[in-house]
Amino acid sequence: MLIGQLSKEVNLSKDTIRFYVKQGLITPKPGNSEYNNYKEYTEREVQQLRFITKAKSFGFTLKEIAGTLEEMEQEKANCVHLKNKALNKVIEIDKKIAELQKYKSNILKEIKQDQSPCAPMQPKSNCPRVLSFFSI
Amino acid sequence: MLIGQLSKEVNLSKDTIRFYVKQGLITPKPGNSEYNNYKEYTEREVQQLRFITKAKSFGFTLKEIAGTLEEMEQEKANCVHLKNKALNKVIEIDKKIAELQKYKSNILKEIKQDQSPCAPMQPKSNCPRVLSFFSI
DNA sequence: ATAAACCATGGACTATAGGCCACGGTCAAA
DNA sequence: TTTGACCGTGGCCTATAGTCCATGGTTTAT
Repeated sequence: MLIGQLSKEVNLSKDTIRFYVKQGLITPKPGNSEYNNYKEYTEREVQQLRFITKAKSFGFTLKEIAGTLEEMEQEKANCVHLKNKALNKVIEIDKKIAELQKYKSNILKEIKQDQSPCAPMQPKSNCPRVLSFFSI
Repeated sequence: MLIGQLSKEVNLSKDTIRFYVKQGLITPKPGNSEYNNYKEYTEREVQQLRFITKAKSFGFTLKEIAGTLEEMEQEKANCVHLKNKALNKVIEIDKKIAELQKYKSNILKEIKQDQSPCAPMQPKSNCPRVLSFFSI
């Protein structure tokens, strides 16, 4: 099938699919015509695009996904390998969460020190809390 | 002072400071020389750069920081306002954490279904778990 | 005077994941 | 045949936060 039909079938834009082709995530074969450069997309590409969508929903980057797809092509991938990749991604996610938690706790700590907000009429440039935030 | 001294004082690279100038986060005045375009950085810029570094450690983006700095210039900022900004950032962080948790739970759910890994010699292309992940 | 350090500016580059546009040829339907 | 949809390609753009490089003039120290 051509890209338009594929786009409808997997619910991705043609531009997105072309982007994946350019990034090497999928590698469709040329069609049979000697008059045009149209690519022929098969059920293989459908499956791969379904895989990409699913992996993205797990938080994998396109680069990571491309790596896995290549391993599948070379028949290197198996359950244990995929599982390890997934567990590594979980570890990575936990790190990101920890970083975000640190941001959050920094903010909350700063807010907690703000026990007595300025009176509404306090001159703003002299507000001790604002100045404190400015590290002055 | 000139940018080299400022760079040392606030422990940021000259390129970073120039970048902030270009982005409009800080607005140093021109120096007094009629022979060059050197900018004059004062204690005001030192304070602002300290603020930027601090706000970044809370997870604020440069754009958000620029907004706050501008409000300080216009004397619009006060404790309540800053506090609300901080609380909004906390809410935003919580959303990001929730998204990451969703990724994580999706992965763990998928792994949990993988109760019986393929035997090491299982033909890889037929491994039911891999095929399942491929949404086949 | 000379060389090195300094300053400023502009532009390209990195990473990520697309989206948009122009252009030109092909294909299908009217 | 004509028109419109389709396809492919290349390049530019978005957002973010810098980093690097080239260029050219200024300042400082020898």
